[in-house]
Amino acid sequence: MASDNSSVITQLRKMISEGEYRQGERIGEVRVAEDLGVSRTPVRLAFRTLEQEGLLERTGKRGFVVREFSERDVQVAVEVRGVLEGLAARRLAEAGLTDPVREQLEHCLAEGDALFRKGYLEDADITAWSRLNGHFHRTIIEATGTRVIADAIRRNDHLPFASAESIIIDKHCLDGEYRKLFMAHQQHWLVYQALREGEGARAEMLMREHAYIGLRYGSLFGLTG
Amino acid sequence: MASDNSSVITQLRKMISEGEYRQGERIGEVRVAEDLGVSRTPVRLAFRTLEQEGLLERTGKRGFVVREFSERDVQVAVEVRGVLEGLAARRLAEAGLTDPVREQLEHCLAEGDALFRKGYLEDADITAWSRLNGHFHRTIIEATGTRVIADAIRRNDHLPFASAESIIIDKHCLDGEYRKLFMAHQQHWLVYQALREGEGARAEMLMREHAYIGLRYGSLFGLTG
DNA sequence: TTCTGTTTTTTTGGATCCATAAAAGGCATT
DNA sequence: AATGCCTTTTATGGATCCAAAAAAACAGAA
Repeated sequence: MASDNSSVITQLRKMISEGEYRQGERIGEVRVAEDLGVSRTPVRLAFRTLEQEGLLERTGKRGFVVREFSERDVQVAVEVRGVLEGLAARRLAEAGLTDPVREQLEHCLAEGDALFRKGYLEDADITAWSRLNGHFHRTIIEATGTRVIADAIRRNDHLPFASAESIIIDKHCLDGEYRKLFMAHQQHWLVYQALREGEGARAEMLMREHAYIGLRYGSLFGLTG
Repeated sequence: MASDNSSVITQLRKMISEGEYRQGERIGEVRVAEDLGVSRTPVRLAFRTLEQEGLLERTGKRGFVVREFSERDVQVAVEVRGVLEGLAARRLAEAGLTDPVREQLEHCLAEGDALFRKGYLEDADITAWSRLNGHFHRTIIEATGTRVIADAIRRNDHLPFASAESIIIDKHCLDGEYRKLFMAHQQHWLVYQALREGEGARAEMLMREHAYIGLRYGSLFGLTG
């Protein structure tokens, strides 16, 4: 097991996402400590972290409950990601792409083109795409030269997107994995073009729209951990 | 002293904002515990909270340092607030104002009108304005029917805006307290009108612009605590 | 039966203890 | 004098202990 309490945090996140501790359920230090086989101390620390992440909330004077997320919460969380990434894109477009940033984005796009060329995706391709996708987004966010936006996105992304999938995807998703990912890839191209041309407003708008399709892969962006 | 460790958190935030622990400085549990006259336990808990808030960050394997904020960080933090409140305003405009929300906004505006009528502001008036301002913003954010946006704003607002003031205000501020607050009040009117007319895009844009002037009073919005 | 006041239990917050890992400091050798 | 190794110190993570407060259980009276 890891030396600090990060493994407790990770496990708790997972258990909450997977519904092992149900939404709205009161969650006690002792029980969790027993479940995970550790003492109360790392659990207490983890509770503070999870509280800030928004997965737990204090109930009255004492104790925590697993936070409940409505369908609207998830919808808004997606839009929050959209406006934050849109902000990053606009700033980047207005500041102008540096050569290394441009090269990284072009690398992602070229690799993506190669991936979709054969007309279908295998599992390994989807994994590869996830990595490329994460790299593309991270490049833009980090190129803003500040951690503020990345932090805001990361904190927002701790919402239980596992359940988000079941809520959103069933309704809005397109008719196939390939088509969906290919559309995301095409959106990346549009964003890149706008960035390249210094069209800040357009880059922002495109990123905001892109967030909706990106939801499905929120946890794969590499930002959340 | 308070029963839980919230007072430790509050004091630490304050000490960091005020530069008692300098940016980039390594911060140890023992020393802080001694400084505050408590044991290490509440300090350890507070460190986790402050870490999530972005005021502290881990250094290597062990310990925390006070996070450093650049001028750009503060600038971007303001814009983050702007896009988040803009998102709230757009959603609200598109969903339509309910009567109680409309009444609360109109109350803030009427009270504000009264405040500015006499052409100058006393200290008590500024206090009153801060309350009205916070109420106006909170009304819009809470009217979205989800805590997601409010949470994102609150977390973002834990940046040390105390130093933010010294960075931003000296450069961009208008030529007087009265004029600045009056302009903010007028912006509230514009936002209200856009909300009332269901003009989502305009409401969003106005809120984003409003964030720049709102920075000075970030900690008075009542969202930060 | 229901409301209320009391007692018991549970659970959290804070303090302390211990083990361990990182950092610091000293010493020897080249 | 500089570098590498070893010892000492220090700080953190985890476990346990204790006190206090909240919740729950219980008993008695209207």
